[in-house]
Parts: sequence; C-alpha cells; structure tokens
Amino acid sequence: MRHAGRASHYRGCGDPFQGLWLLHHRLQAVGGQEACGRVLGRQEVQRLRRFLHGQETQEDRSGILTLGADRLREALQQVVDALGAAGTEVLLERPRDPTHGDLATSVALQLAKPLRKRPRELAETILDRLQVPAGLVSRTEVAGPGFINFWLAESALSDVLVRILTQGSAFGRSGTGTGRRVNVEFVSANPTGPLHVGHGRGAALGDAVASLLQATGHDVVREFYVNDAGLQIERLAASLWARVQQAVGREAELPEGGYHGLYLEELAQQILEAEGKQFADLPAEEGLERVRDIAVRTQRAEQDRDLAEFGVRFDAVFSESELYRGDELQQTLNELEARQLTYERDGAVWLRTSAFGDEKDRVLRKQDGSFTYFLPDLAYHRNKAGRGFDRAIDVWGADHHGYVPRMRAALTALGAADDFFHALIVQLVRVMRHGQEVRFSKRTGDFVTLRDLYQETGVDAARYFFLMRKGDAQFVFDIDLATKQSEENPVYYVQYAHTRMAGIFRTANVAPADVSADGADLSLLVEVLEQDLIKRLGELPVQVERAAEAMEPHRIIAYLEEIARLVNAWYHHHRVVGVGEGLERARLVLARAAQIVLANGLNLLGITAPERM
RNA sequence: GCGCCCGUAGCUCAGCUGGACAGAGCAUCGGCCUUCUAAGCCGAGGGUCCCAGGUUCGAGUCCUGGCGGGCGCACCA
Repeated sequence: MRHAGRASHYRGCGDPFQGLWLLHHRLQAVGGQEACGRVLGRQEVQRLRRFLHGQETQEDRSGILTLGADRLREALQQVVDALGAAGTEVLLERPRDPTHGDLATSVALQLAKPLRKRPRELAETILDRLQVPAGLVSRTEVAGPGFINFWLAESALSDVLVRILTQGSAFGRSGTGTGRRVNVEFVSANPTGPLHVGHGRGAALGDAVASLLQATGHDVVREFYVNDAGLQIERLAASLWARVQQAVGREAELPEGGYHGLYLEELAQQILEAEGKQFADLPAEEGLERVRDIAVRTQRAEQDRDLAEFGVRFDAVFSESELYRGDELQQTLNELEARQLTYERDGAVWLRTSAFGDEKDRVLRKQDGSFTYFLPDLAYHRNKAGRGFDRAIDVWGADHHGYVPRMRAALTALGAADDFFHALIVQLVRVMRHGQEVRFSKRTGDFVTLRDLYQETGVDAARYFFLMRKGDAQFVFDIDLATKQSEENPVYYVQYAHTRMAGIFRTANVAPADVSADGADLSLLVEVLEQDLIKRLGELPVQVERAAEAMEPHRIIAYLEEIARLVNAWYHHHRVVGVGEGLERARLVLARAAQIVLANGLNLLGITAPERM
C-alpha cells in the first residue's frame, strides 16, 4: 500500500421607464430606489440575468456579498492609493460581531504607522474621501481603534437573492481557475485487498477537492493509480496460491509478509469452483501467474464497485505496468542522466535530490539492477506533466508524508514548475464503536472495510464525517454517532434544513424551479433572521473559492452548518405559506435561495440533498 | 537524534490566511409541538486557546525554545 488513504408589478412610481431606471441604478448601484421598492420587472430580471451571466468569469474575490463588495473595496483602494500607500491592499472582511456592521476594513490601522497618523483620524479621512458607491451602503462608522465599518443597503440584499435564483445550480461556481488543468490522484490503493476506512477518507477528500476545483473553473481529471507491479503483488499472488493449495487439503504456508485476510480464502474457493480442483495442480509458476491476474482483476473490480457505491467516479485509471510497457522508466532515467543528476555509487544509481531540497540522495536503481519504487513514481508524475496537466494533486496517507520532499525535489530536477506537485496528506482514521477503538490491519485480516462502513452508516453520513474535519488532523470516526438517526447526528442537520425548504414548496404547491424573483417585493424581507440569512447565502461563491484554494472541503461543511442553523431558525420563527400574498412571494424566493445554496454545497461534497427525510 | 503534522469547552473539532468580547456539534441543565417535518427552535452553565519568551497598534493565528500526541526517517511499497 503506497498511497494509503491516497419583478412585473409596479408599486406606483408612475414612471413608465421604471424598469430601465431601476436596472440602471441597480447596475450602477446608485441608491434612492427605496420609494420604488425593489420590485423587479420581468425585463429587468432578464437584463440583470444577462449582466450577471457575462460577469461570471470575472468574479470578485474579496467580498462577502458578491455584487458590490468588490466595488466598495476598489473605492477604498483608490483612497488608500491617493494617500500615498499604494503598496497596501485593502481587505474587506465580515466582522464576527454583527454590531460591527456587514463589512469592515482595518486599513486605517495598517496605515497609521507608515503615514504617521492616528488610526481613528486616518479612518475619518478615508471615509471623507471615499466615494461610497450609493445604493450599496446604508451606514458607515469608525469604531474601536480605527476600524471602518459598513452596513449594506437593502437593495444589495435583494440583488443577492436574484442572483442565486438566476444562477440556480450554477450559483457558487466561478472562473478563478479557468484554463488550469489539474490532475487529482487519490485512493490509489494497491489491488491487494478491500478498501479500508482510511481509503474512504482519502476518497471523500480527493473527490471533494476535485469538485471544488471544478467549481472554480479548473479542468479536472480524477485519477486512480494502480500499483500492479512489484513486490506486494507477488506476495499477494503467493498468498492466494497458498490458499488454493490449502483449499484442496495440502500443506502450504503463506509467504513472509503475505496477506492473511479472509477474502483470499474466499477467493481461493471461488477459483476452485470456477476452474475445478485440478487448478491447484498447475505448475507453481503458471499457477502463480494465473492467480496473480485473477487476484488483481478481482480486487480492482471490488474496489471500483465500492468506490462507485460510495459515489466516487474516476475519469482515469493508470496502471504502473503501462509505464513499463511504454519504456517510460528508462526514458525518465535517461533524462535524469542527461541532465547529469545521477551518479553511481556502491553499484547503485542515485538521484541528486539533495540538491533540490531533499535531505539526502535517493536510489533509483538498486545494486541488483532492479528499480526502486521511486523511479516508477517519478516516471508516473513525469507522465502526468507530459499529458499537459498544470498541477498534480496527490492525496496521500500520513504514513507517506516523508516521501513528499524527495518527490518534489525529483520533479523540480525534471524541470517541473514549483507548484506542479502538491501532496494532500490525510491522517489515518481511527474507528470507535461502542466506545472502543476498532483496530484494523490489512495483514492480520482484522479491519473495517470502507464497504462495511458505508453500508452501516449510509454513504451520506460516511462522506460527511470524513469531510467535516481537516484532512491533516487526526480523526476519530465514531460509528455509533454516524449511525444514529437522531438529532445527535450532525449529518442530518444540513440535509434537514434542505428538506424543510422542499416541504414549504410542497405546501405552497409550487415547483421549486418555478419560484422566481419576478414580481416579488423583496423589500418585505425585513426580519433580522432573514437579512442575516441573505447575507450569508451570498457568500457561497467566496466560500467555494477559498475552500478550493486551500483544498479544504471541511470549510464548506462549516459554512453549510451555519446556513442550516440560520435556515432552521428562520423556518421556526417565520412562516412562509399563508402570511399574505406579497410576503409569501418574497419568502418563497428566500426559501428557494436557501434551498439552492444548501443543495449546491452538499452536491459539491458528494452528499445528497433530499426532498424528504 | 532529525523532519513533518497536531495541541482551542467534559468529548469531537471549527476559527474566513494578523483584527474588535474565542465559536459549533455532542454531552449537562431549563423551556417550546392545534399552524410549511420537533432529525427542529429558544435559553443556561462550561475556556490559562499546552507552557515560556519574541515580532506587531493588535497574536488562538506569525517567529524561537520547551512539553505532550501522531507519523515518517530503506538499495520496502
């Protein structure tokens, strides 16, 4: 096991050009439309839709609320630059404390020293000079040591809802990574046995990271690498052959370092049933070869089945044996030699990885003339680069983290860009059941398989649990908690919020997809919970970008739990159906937006968003 | 011995890449189902952010040194 875990109803403004007027103002984010409410005409919606669509690839990245924070940031930046601090980048953040506004910046604090001014005075100066895009901000203040806080105008909020409903399942996507080709390699379990819980964590993480990268515009290939050559496979074959012999009553011993798992005994039985008892009489050499092929095929098929049931699909499966067939090992070696990066010592061929940041040089070809595992791995990653990938992301188990520096060093030696190779390290999983740790070990045959796990907990629960923690944190999987179909189980919380939105549409007798902002007066959404929820819903694209950049899916889980909490609270305190036509329309829009965000987020993680539970 | 990761509430873990009083879930205690699913909502208690220095206007976050836990240090894969 190399990679272990590897609008149109008018409200009486009487202006025949209201639609255009509104549109213009919305696009310019000029305020003053309060008197006209925020009733959207159908044309307006369509034009806004086109506008939004064209903007998709140039998303703002700084802001919390998508359709405006960026302009505010730029306005601030202009003031800062004019003050003679051009090197300082203005950052807008959402304060933790809501009494500090919707957006805040600490530039005045940062600039106080270099400009030799008092932070609060500087903040006032910045505010004086700031040309706040009107219609976006309703209030500003200087607070604390010199923070500048902004409160968003209501119109900015309804823009968020329109945007979400308009984009639908595409909401959350962006184009940050457009044009970048990324290979995400994960699981990559040896075909020597069933996938275990550690592989599950790698599978959930790799798949989610791949989805995050796709959502940000990257061109992604999910790849599975099969170590179908080498010592482990020989041991597997020898183990299976021994089991075949034992199954016909002969004395046979498993090889040293062999595989003791029950699955090989079962496979031996199946082989004999299919091939007849005389199979055991084959000459050892032929028997071993037959049994090796059967073992690898069988194990791969089972792994694929388990992964498919777990909801993971690979775009490519790459076999180590392809490298041998294509002579790529030798080519890689030749290339390294040509670059004079190798030398011979003690009868072995070494690679000067230490010249590229590794702690010591590494052997490529052993004394006995055979290659180390390092060379095929190198050749494989060279192959990835050759296939045109800009980046190669590998999900590895923590037990291989020490392998990262030499891989990076070797790839640098081969001329790869610094950011070409990136290893995502996944800590091994400990499994608890009934308060006791379940040990698993492939060799002793005593372990919890991935299949056991998802059959017991369900795929959604298993994936959720794997993803709710940072990959490189040690993690205890509590089977009892994951299995509980009750409020104690965190998996259902987010799904339930989604289900409740679906319930509203059932009661209202509308198809969710038919809910539209057209004709809805979104200014009626005045409740605190509603406004908080809207602000947070608008963050999805930013959250996805950040999670993709950090390659940390657990951030999406944390965000979704926050959304679910706001949704559940809103649901509990405010009714939608039967509260009066106008308000009901507006709230249906909000419910739909919430449903979209929850569904998009869950789908990104490979978790279903059920209509009913 | 060296390297990497982790150390935050009783437990499992977040903390938006240095911001304003440190959060969630579970567990504990109290309240809420004639109304869109109570798998829910509202509230309470609970903290030396491992320790000690340092950088900074500001540190859970960055630096150094300790302590504790995991993993790794092969001509094994």
